[in-house]
Amino acid sequence: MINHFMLLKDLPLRDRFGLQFSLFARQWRRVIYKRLEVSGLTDATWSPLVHLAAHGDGVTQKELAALVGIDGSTLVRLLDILAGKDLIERRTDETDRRAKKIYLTEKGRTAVRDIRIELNRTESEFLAGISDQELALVLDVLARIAPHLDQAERAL
Amino acid sequence: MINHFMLLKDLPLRDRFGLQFSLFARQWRRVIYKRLEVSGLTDATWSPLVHLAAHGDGVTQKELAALVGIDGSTLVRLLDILAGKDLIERRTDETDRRAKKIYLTEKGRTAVRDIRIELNRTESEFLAGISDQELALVLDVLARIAPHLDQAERAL
DNA sequence: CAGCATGAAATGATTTATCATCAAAATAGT
DNA sequence: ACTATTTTGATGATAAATCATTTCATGCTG
Repeated sequence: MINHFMLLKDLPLRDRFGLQFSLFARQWRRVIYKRLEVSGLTDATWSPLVHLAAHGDGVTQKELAALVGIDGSTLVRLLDILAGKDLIERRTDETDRRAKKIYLTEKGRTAVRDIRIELNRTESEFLAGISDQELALVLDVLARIAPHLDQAERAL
Repeated sequence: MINHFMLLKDLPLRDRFGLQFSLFARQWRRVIYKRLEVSGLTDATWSPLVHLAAHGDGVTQKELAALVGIDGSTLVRLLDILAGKDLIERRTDETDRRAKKIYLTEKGRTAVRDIRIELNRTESEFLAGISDQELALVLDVLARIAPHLDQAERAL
C-alpha cells in the first residue's frame, strides 16, 4: 500500500510541506468523521458540540464560530440541526438582544460524553506509535505557524 | 489576538491533538486558498493541476483522485471545469477503453508554474520561523500516523 | 463463447462551507 | 436626541465533497 508520503519525495522539503500536510489533514478528517458517524451525528455537526463542551456553555454564536473555526453562517445551520435534535438551546442574551448564547441540553451533554469517548479511543489508536514529546513538538510547530495565518487572514 | 492554541490547554495532550490539528489544517487551507484565488482558479480546482504536474502527465482519473486525496466523483467535476478552461485534456486509454488519461495542456503548464510560484512564496512566508529540521520532524510524525489512517479507511 | 462479476468514469442527490446580503439591535458622534 | 455606523445572527446563492447508482468496457469462469 503506497501513500502520498512515498511520492513527492523529489520536491524540496519546503515545497512539499503544504501538499503533504494538507493531504494528511484531509484524510484525518475523513477517517475521523467516518468513525464518528456511529454516534448518530453525521459529519461536522458534532464539532460545535465538542467545542461548546470544552469551552463551557453560554458563549455567543459568533464566539463559538471562532472556536470551531468556521464561518458564522455555517454555524447557524449546524446549530439549527443540533437544536432540532434537542442537543443545544439558543437563548437570547438579555444584555445584548442581538446576540444569542448557546447552551448544551442534558441530552447534549450525554451526546458529548459519548462522542469524546469514541474520539479519544479512535485518536489514541492512530497516535499509538508517537511519543508525547513528538506530539507536543508538532503542536508547538503549528502554534508558531498559526500567527502568520491569523495575520494573513485578517489582512484578507 | 488569541487563537485556539491558547485555549484547550486544560485538555490532556492526546485529547486535544486532534482538535488543534484539525483547526489548524482548516485555517491553513482557507488562507492558502484565499491567497491563490488571484491566480484565477478558485478554491480546490488548482489542486489536481499541481498534483498532475508533480506526478507527471498521463495518469488515469482514478490514480489522480488518489493523489489529490479526493473521491473519484469529485475529481470528475473538477476536471470538467479544468477542461472547460483548456488547462487539461482527457484522452481515452486505448489499451483500456474504460479509463481516461489526463494531460496538461500548454496553457495548463503555464498555469501550474504560476500557481507553484505563488504557492511557494506564500508557504515559505508562513514557514519562515521554522527550521528544516522541525518541518522534517513534523512530516515524519505524520508519515508514521498515516498508515493507521490508511488501514482505518480500508476497513471502512 | 455466453454470462456474470468487476472496474472506471459519469451523474443525481445530499451535506458542508463560503460569500454577499439583510433585518434588528446596539453604539458612536455630533 | 438623532442619525449614521457597526455588529449579531439569519437567509439565498453557489462551490466542494461524498455516497449511491448508472453506463459501458474488461475479465473471468463455467
